[in-house]
Formats: sequence, C-alpha cells, structure tokens
Amino acid sequence: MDYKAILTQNGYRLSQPRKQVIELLQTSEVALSPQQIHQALQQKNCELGLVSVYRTLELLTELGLVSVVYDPQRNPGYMLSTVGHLHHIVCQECHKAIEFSASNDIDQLVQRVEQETSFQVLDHFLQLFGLCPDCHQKQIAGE
Amino acid sequence: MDYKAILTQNGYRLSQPRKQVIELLQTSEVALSPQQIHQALQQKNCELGLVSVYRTLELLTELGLVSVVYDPQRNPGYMLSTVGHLHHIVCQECHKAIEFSASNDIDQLVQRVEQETSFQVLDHFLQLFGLCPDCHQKQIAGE
DNA sequence: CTCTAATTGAAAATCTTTTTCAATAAGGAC
DNA sequence: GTCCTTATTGAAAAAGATTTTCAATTAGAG
Repeated sequence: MDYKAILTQNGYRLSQPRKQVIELLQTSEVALSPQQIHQALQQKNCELGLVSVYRTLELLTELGLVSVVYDPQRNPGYMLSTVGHLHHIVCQECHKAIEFSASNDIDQLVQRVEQETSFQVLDHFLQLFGLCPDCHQKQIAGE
Repeated sequence: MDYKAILTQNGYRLSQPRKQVIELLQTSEVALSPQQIHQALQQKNCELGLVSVYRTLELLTELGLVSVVYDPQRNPGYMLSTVGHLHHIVCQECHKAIEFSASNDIDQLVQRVEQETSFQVLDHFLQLFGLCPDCHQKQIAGE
C-alpha cells in the first residue's frame, strides 16, 4: 500500500515517527496497542515518543490506513488495513487477526433488523473471535 | 427480570449500591458510563461511591444482567440486558439502544467465514448504528 | 438480635490519553 | 544543495479512567 502517497495527497508529511509506526505495523500479524508499538520501536532504537504514537495512530485511522481491532477482552489495538470496509476475525489464543468481507450477509441482516426495529441502519461494527488454524491444531493435539 | 434471585443464587448480597444501580439502569433507554451512573445517583441522593459503580457493573456484566453497548464514538456504556446473546442497535443522534436477535444471519455468515479463513469461529461481536424512528423523523422534517 | 463475612467508601496508586509549547525537521522555493 | 516556512515532534504536565488497599459498614444466616 502506498501510504506515502496517501499522506502527501492529504497534505501530511512523511515524518520518521509515521514511517516507523507504519513499517512496524506492516510486520505484525496482531493488533498492537499504543504502548506495545512504542516499546517495540524503542527496542529497535527508534527514538520516538509515546505521544507521537498516539498522534500517528489517530491520523492513520482517520485516513483509513489503520483499523481498530479489539482483542478477546475488548481492548482496542491497531492494525494496517487493506481497502474498503472490512471486518476482522481474531484468534483468542495468539490474537492473530485477519480481515474478511461480509457485505452480502450484512446487507441481508440489516434489512431484516430495519424491518423489525424501525431503525434506519447506517453503520455497523462486526468482529469475530475464534481460533486460527495453528492454535486450533495445537488445541486438538493437546487434548 | 428477577435480579435479586440471580444475585442471591450466585452467592451475592443485594446491597443498596447494587439495587440503586440496577434500578437506575431499568429507567434508561441509553447505555450509561460509570460516571453518568454515579452522577445520576448522586442527584437522587443515593450516597454511593464511584468505585462501587465500577464493581457493581463488573459483577452484573459477569452475571449477564448487564451488557456493554458502545456509542457511535465507540465509548463503552452499560445497559440492562434481557436474556441470551443479543445484539444492540444504537441511535447515532440520541444514543437510544434496543436489542435485536441475529442468530440465523450470523450462523450463515460464520459458516462462510470459517470456510474462507480456516479459522474456527467461537464468538462474535456485532452492533449496528443508525437512527431511531424519532430521530429519523426529525431529520426528515428538518430537511 | 447477634455474628460473620461480604461489601462499601475514601484515598492512593496505576494507567491511559490529551494538552501545551518550545525545539526540530520535512519538503517546497530558489 | 541551502534557506525558509510551517507541520510535526518530544517532554512535561494535565486530565481522566480504572484498580488497589484497607478499615468501617451492613446484609443476611442463625
């Protein structure tokens, strides 16, 4: 994903902190908290403040480059997102998360709920939890 | 709902703070934050500490009497829940929330995602946002 | 009514997130 | 490449939310 172009097109600079946060997220299969991001970058000798991590995540979320993904205890974390409105499934063991699309199923559900409730539905939040193939295998092997 | 029975059956006492929090929630159509609950009860001359509100909400959530419902900005709030695993639709204007059931639609979606992702799905979180009938009407009238 | 253990409240501790503001650095103009 | 403007950063402080601790209180069994 060309995050550089998206930043500049929206009038933002590609600063070191932004570059470092994005490059870290590119290597992570799990959603990371601001603190985790900060610590991971410190260990890589990237000298950036926790405040910048917060600011960077806020900006990237606003630009749609980053998604908020909740862990099984409903703590929010951050992941790079691909394009469009996608949802995530999160492993309850290792917290690995991947995206899935659900538009058709959701459309159907939304239609039914609109009829049932008389609400007009404009947005939704959906996330699944379960076991990734690896952790599922380990669980079977361990029993 | 017989919250008294549920508390005692699980070995908990029906203390004043618990009673007051539950009775307040029974009157609310919107999810309330711990602070909002605390303030509302103070104004009713119920002398209870904010800490007790937190502890009560934690317990009631654990017992399934209370659900966590997120507002449009994804801030968590608390509402009394009916029985079973239900979902909520929240009005983006007035934050009024009501429950809806979605098991059939969800089952179908879960099945498809399991095939697509090879994850085993065990739990899910779904919430809809939109306009309640009242706010929808107001919006139409205002345009 | 008494007694005991669960529960509470207040203060302190812990965390998380936001704000402030002077110092720094990105990137366009030359 | 250098200069200049202004976005961006970092550190400290402030603000907020949540948890822990522990003595005092109270629910409810006997």
